[in-house]
Amino acid sequence: MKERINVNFKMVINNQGQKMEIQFYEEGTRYLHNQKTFIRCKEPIMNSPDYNQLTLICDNKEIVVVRSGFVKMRQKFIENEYTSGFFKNEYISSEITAYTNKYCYTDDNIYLNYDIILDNTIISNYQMNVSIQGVDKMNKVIKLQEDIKAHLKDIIREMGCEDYDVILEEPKDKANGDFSTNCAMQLAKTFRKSPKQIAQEIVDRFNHKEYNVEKVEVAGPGFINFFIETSFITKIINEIISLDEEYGKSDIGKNIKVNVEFVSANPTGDLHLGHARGAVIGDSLCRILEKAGYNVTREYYINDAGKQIHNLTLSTICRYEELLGKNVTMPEDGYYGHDIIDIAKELVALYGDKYLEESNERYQIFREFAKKYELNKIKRDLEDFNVHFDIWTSEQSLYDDNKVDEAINKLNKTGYVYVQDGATWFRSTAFGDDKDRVLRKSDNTLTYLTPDIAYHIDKLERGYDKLIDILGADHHGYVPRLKASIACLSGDIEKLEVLIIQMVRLIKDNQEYKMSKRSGKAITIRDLIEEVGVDATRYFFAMRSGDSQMDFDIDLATKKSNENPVFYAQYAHARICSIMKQAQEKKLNIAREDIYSHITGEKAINVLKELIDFPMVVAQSALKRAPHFIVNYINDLAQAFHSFYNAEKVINEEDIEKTEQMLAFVKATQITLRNALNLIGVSAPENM
RNA sequence: GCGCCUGUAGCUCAAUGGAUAGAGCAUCAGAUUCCGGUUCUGAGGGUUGUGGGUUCGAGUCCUAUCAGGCGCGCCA
Repeated sequence: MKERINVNFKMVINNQGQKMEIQFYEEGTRYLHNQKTFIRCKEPIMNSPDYNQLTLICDNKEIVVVRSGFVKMRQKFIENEYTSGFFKNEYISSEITAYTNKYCYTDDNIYLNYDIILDNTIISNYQMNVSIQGVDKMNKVIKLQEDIKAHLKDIIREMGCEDYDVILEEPKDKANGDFSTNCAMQLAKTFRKSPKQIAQEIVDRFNHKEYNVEKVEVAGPGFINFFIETSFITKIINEIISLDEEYGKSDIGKNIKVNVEFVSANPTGDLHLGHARGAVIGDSLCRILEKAGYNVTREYYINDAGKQIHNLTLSTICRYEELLGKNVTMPEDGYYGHDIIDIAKELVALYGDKYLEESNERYQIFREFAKKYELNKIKRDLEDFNVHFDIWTSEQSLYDDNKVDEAINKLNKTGYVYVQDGATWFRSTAFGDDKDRVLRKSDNTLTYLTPDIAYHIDKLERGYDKLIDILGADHHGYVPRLKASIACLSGDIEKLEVLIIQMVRLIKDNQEYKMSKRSGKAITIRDLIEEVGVDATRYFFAMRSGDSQMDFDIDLATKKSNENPVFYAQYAHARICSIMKQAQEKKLNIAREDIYSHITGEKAINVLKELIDFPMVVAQSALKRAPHFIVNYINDLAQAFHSFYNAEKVINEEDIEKTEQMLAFVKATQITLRNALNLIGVSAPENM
């Protein structure tokens, strides 16, 4: 299994563009799509001429970067165009994408040396340290894999190749072993022998016993496949039962402080489908990050100071007057939802016809009332949707605390602010945006961007190492200007990471159902909770990558909700509960042993192999910001269990010893399944 | 026109540069009636939108092109 690590670097170029400095640092970031410059890597062939040479083109000058030392990651620089205005006298923030083995993490540092060469002379030398810790503590089998790798490396060294780093993969098809390596194929050129011959030589030298390997085989064009002793695999059972709710944890996040902002819908109406998707992905991601050892804060930004709230107030006033018999016309940009009428009804009940005449007091009171009403509804809906926030930040409070003015002042000091046509502009093009942005309009009001900059500065000042914003695809054009402001003010563009969630199309009666503000007809999160159910809805949204737009067929979701795969997974859990209950009635114990000698069936071992993977799947899911990995895992685990359940009986009163071992195995499955479901906020019911 | 996302089985979607591209639903054929109705086993179904390139090896990386979605405001 390979993991992509993005390694970022900064570059300083002087006026002549002759001398440069590169400063490397590592960070597990997502691909930055709005970066104009990016560098990609490939896995080069061993011993090829350009194996140790990386080429970077900068201001039309070709710079060769020669790497030496530890060969863990290999990369080839391919430079893309970038905005010259931004990079001269500024820094380039860019990334190298490096591929490493899934299980390569150890407590050792990985380091890379770089010589920076310009016009055939070495300008300088840089070393980069990458240290990722904690994964090898995940469980014993993962640790074993580490040991096997080290052993293989020793063997290859004995055979005459120093410094070759073995990659151990986990084959998709379990028939190809528990682990496999392609090293013989890669070493073919070095040794001038056929891959199969090399593979056989390695296999002959391999110490089976010490590494709990039952069988090693050479397969296909030269893969070496390793099969672990099943007795060793059963060690995981006791480990899981001991860890219980903790199983799946790792410290891959190194306790980094992460702030995740999601949903953040205007308090002007109900949350709809798109918000539900954002809520599920955001909340699930937070749970996953926490499990992977990040220090997570969930935050909701309330846009309660802008024009939308103004429109909400005007709509409320209209409905109020309408209820009291006045002939009214709703404002053009008004809200037409039924909830506005409900608000008006409450106002009528509260004040009668006291506010029939226009007044500033009426505006203020109605505004506050409507805002509070809508916000409370959102909070309630999210709570019922199993989504919780740690912090609710109000836009208005940023004004009240003077944070917005402070932000403008800070931007002003950087020199990237200018006045034109009576408006105040931010020179965001200097930081990669495609046009400059207005901060203060000529009518002296602020744009949406300005308080949002203040908000992000505020978050950074609260001490987060990383900010993750989850936005809908309809706002993606907004990202470059926000990133530009962070780059300008903090100098560290990497601190802000934006995940874009693609749109959800609603399908009703086999065709697209357009939701409009005017008609007030939209499928709300409340509708989903009531008609589809929290678990099914959450599972459905968590199932799919946020990158692709999806269809939500409301008829299918409500009518045939049994087809939702969530029931398949939940049913597996309920079945286990049923077994445990029976066992309890029969006064059977759960065996606690290091090795479970009676668990030998193929189906049970398949389940165990799934259980072993869990901590690594969580870590992957966190690093890739991809909650749907967890759902795929749940599906695989449930399937493995159902298959086992059908083939083998757990409770057999004629063989108590075996039964009690089986119960331990089933218990471990239950714990893992429950923990996995919990990561996406889906319940693990005891019965269905 | 420019930018971002997507294009994989009839449908909805997976897939870490690796071995025969996988699941669910739907279709067909069997099994189970139990620890629990929604379970299990198998079959058919594919030129991964199209062309070119990199690579020992491409659904995945690059490039061109086609199609769908979204965004390109002194709106929020």
